[in-house]
Amino acid sequence: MSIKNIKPTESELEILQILWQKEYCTVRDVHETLAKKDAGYTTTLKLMQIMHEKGLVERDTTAKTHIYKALLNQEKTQQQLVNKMIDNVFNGSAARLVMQALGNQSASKEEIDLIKEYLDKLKG
Amino acid sequence: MSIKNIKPTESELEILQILWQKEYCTVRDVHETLAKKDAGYTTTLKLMQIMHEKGLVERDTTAKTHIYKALLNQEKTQQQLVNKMIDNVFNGSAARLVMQALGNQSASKEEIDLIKEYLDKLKG
DNA sequence: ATTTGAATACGAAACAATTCGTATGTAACA
DNA sequence: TGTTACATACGAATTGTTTCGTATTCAAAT
Repeated sequence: MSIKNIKPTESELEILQILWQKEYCTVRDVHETLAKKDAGYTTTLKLMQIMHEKGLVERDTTAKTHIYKALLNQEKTQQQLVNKMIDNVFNGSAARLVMQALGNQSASKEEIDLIKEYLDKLKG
Repeated sequence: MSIKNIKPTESELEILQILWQKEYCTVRDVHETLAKKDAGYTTTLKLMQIMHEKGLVERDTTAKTHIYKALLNQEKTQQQLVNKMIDNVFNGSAARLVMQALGNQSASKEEIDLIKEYLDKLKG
């Protein structure tokens, strides 16, 4: 099973998130959108160039301004990272991760309902 | 709110897990337990020394063989890492992380039951 | 045509994480 | 006593990530 075991760095993940939301992006798009605005433009550029070298993104260079697009699948990447965290931080227990996630402020009532629904579907 | 915003590296997390399970450890204990056995003993030693410098662990050096103990709280650390992941990888949605976690092989039937119980308690 | 603004390419510095070799200390035992 | 076994300390090489300065190119506006 040769599933690509890719491990984007944090900066790369930030960029990937933007690319996942807005499929096609210029470097400037990404740079403006980035939360971390403390870094200069060429930093973002360089990061995206490296991501291209690594095969994390593809780009269209026909025009002067290049257009980037993520090559990693969002769900697969998320799955991989979650699995790693379960393993790495929760000793292999998905349940513990879930409870930890639910016990925090990000989990609203609506979200909890969503999850209950989902669980019922899983069970049925 | 000056909650220590500590970010253990991966190697450090591996070591912390061991320290959390077996409260007091020598370097050798940790080294033998480590999954990654490909690294030499002095590597583990050095890592733990650095963790000590960073304040991640404390140690008793009265005897020749030092005894280490985690200083970070397990739950808090887990919480922090989960929050970061929700933010960083799931665009702030705890629910999505949970579903991703439940959709993978690590989530057994028993675990799912556990979670349902937990949800019911949360709701009630 | 020239200037200006925005884009890419590239090299390199700054930093951080990981790894290990070697020196050195110490206790126990032959 | 001196040899062995195992412990720590420490420096340094290696590798990876992030950051940015500078050079160059190109197109549009003057």
